[in-house]
Amino acid sequence: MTTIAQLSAYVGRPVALRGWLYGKRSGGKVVFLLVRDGTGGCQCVVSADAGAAFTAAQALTQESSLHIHGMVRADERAPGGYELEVAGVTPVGDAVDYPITRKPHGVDFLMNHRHLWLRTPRQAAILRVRHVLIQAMRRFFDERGFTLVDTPILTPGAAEGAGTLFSVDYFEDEVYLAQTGQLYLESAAMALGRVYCFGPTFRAEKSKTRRHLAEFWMVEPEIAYAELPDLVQWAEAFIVYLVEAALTHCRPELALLERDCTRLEAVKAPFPRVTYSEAVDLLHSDVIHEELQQAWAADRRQFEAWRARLETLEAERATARKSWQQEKLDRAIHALREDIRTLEESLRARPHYIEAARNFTWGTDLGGDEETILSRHFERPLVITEYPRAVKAFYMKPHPDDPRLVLNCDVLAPEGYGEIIGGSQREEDLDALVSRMQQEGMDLAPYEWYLDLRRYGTVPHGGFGLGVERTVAWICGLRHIRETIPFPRMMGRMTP
RNA sequence: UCCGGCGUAGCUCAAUGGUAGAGCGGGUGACUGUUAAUCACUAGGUUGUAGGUUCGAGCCCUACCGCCGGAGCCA
Repeated sequence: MTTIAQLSAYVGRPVALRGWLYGKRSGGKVVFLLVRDGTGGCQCVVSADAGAAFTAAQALTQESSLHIHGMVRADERAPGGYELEVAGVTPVGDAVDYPITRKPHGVDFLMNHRHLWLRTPRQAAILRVRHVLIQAMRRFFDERGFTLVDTPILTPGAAEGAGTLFSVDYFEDEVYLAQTGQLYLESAAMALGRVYCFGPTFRAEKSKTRRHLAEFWMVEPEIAYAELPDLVQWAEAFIVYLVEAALTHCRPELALLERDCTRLEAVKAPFPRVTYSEAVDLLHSDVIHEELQQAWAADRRQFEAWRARLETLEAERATARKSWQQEKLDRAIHALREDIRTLEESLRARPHYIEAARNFTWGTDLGGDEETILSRHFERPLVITEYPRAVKAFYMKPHPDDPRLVLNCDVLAPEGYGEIIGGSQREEDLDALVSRMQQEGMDLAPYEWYLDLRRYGTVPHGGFGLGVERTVAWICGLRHIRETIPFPRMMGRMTP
């Protein structure tokens, strides 16, 4: 048995394939079967002189499974350059009225058929990139002396902020699905030095945006004897490693996804770094203001250009004779209308957007808009450190020179993909940690075990978490995070 | 929770308040190399639901339901 990926090595020789029919075209005395087998796609040519195979080929429907054999040959007319001259084809499982056609579908329809949508080349490519990236994440830590430590999914309480957790009935007690493994990892780091966890995490936030999932995967390293500058270096090296892995192993997939790889090739250490306070100054600066004004003007020109283009297309549509021309124009018009609507909405909000940057007040958390402005300014992954203590979690270590700040670091992906890493140096001093928790009104009892880490041989340490799906979305250049995970769990969607 | 957009054939979408349409997909047929093939014919509808305005509603108004994505929150 041969796979489609290997075909180029079998030119002029007979092979047998097993797969599925994803498309079919026919001339009078010839049928073209488009077969995929998980490794790639191949055009299989069945001519009328193939006898029984020709009749069988004519009867095959989209997404039926089959065995097929014949001679491999190189042909310029074949997509991919190679095709199979079929000698025989045997149906395995039939497929009647397969719902996903080779024409465009809406999001809702595709999400309801996610179990079948995965079969399309684009979705399969994304899953392969996800696999390669997850492999790279594990290898990065494995090769650097980290030990994988699995942290519990059922946990008694919130690590940072309540109200965003899913509750579960646990033998008549209320417990929660974990939103981080961090506190447990800190324990493990005191045992093993360098550790990481990799697993699903759950957030009950009522967010319906292209960046949010209710269930997503996170990889979290935790490192003993590490301080903030060490963490930033680790985060930087990690991201560079992931991008390299994608560029090395996923070129065909990225090409299929039409990803602009030059943007990824520019991802090299060191990343631009700013402190939170510098970021706020930047938001207030004339440089940024000017950039935003120019972007606004450019978008307005784009808007006018698109409007003019739309009018041209509509005029062409009105006079188009052939139905295939009309169809083609309809698709172009539809896509353009959607782009125009999105841009129009963005333009409407623009004055407020620009003013919000200018009026951003020190002490509040950076919002999505501010993140986008900053990451567009640098056009590479951006490290922002030392946020106000008030907007961050209790376990973060305050800045030794300015107690209003904490020693944390976030990494923003470029191109508007948002925060992909959040991390910090942890408070390792028992008294400081206890008083901070008391200030926050926290009940210490459930955290006694966590405080023990500070009672017995405490050391400076820290770590961070990287969101797998946001990283996949960024590296693949996807518009929406829902395509980065096989079966997304989002607000209001549970099936399939 | 708030704001905005959408809901018409299996799918993607059209339709000045005036007889509900096209393409794809399905079916039948034609075509010896197709590239989301093409061409001809054909079947397919309670326009999300319930009210209201009107001589007349897919279109206007109200409420509800569903979907989309933006804010807040976050990776």
